[in-house]
Amino acid sequence: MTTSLKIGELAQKTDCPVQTIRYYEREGLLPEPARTESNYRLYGEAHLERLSIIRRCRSLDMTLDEIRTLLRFRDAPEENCAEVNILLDSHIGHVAARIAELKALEKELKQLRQTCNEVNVAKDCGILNNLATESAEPVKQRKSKTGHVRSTHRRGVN
Amino acid sequence: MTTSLKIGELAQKTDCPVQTIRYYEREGLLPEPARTESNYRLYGEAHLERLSIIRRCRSLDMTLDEIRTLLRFRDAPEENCAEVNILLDSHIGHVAARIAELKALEKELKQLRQTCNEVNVAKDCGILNNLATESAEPVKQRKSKTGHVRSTHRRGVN
DNA sequence: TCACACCCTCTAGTTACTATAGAGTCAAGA
DNA sequence: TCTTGACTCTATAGTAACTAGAGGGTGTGA
Repeated sequence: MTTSLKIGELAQKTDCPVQTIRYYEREGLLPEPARTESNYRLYGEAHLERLSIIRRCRSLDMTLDEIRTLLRFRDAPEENCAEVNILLDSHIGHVAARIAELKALEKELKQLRQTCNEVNVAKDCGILNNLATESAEPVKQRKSKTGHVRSTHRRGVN
Repeated sequence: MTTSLKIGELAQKTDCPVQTIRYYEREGLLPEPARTESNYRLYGEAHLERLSIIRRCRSLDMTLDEIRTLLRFRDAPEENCAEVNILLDSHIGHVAARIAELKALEKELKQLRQTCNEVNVAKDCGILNNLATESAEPVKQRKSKTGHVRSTHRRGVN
């Protein structure tokens, strides 16, 4: 007797929202499950395992494309896994680079913050004035060389 | 005699793509400029300065919403600037938190990477197996408490 | 029988752009 | 004068990885 989960149960077991499961299915990361007579999705062990891997990889901040690549290797057990190592190394590189970038950013922001320590009217605020004057000379844009490493802001929280 | 720039010239001076300038206008960050008879946008000093500030703030990884707030203070010079300080402090907090998060991530990824040092067939790859087995127990999702700090991947580069 | 939690599909919104398509404008060179 | 090419205009769609909603069907306990 194999387990058989409805989407809500699978969602609970994997700590993954129901809509996200359906989204992964549309994206081809999860195979289409069986359906009940009333068209409800019915998942088995394999789905549970696969979704758990996806969620773990996401918690490691991999893109869905990277995860797709990893899963392809899982689905082809006789293939050489060198590419897996390369993928992971490159991902680690991106994370490390992003850390360096953010540290530089933090330093710059703290310096800027220093320029207004008391509360002023806006026209005397060191921060605002600094932003205006430093930008008088053309801003050499820091273009992220970090690859696919996203930036500082994340949605959904706060 | 005031300077008068076409959009391409402004783009060059601020290292900002033409479409992005038009986008900032639509978003209300840049005021609508005058137009020539043939409907070309004509920018003055004030636009140049304002766009430079926007680009500098973006290079400091602020969101457009945060920048909107800052600009509101610039436009109201008699207001108290306390909120500016709060905004910057909170932004610095987000950056710092994101750095901590990424460091933990880096450690975890390096540990995972260790599990496959030679090249194998995929079914013996420590990384792939690790991802599968660790995920057998329900993954406690690391939910970012970082606020609006975005994640590891950034588009446009690689 | 009814309320309520669950499931279904489809569509649109999020951020900060980027990339087209299709059309008009302008200045220099043949 | 004509044409070529670089520039400009608007409007629309695409990006990543979801998230939220509308508008409907299903299943179960009281």
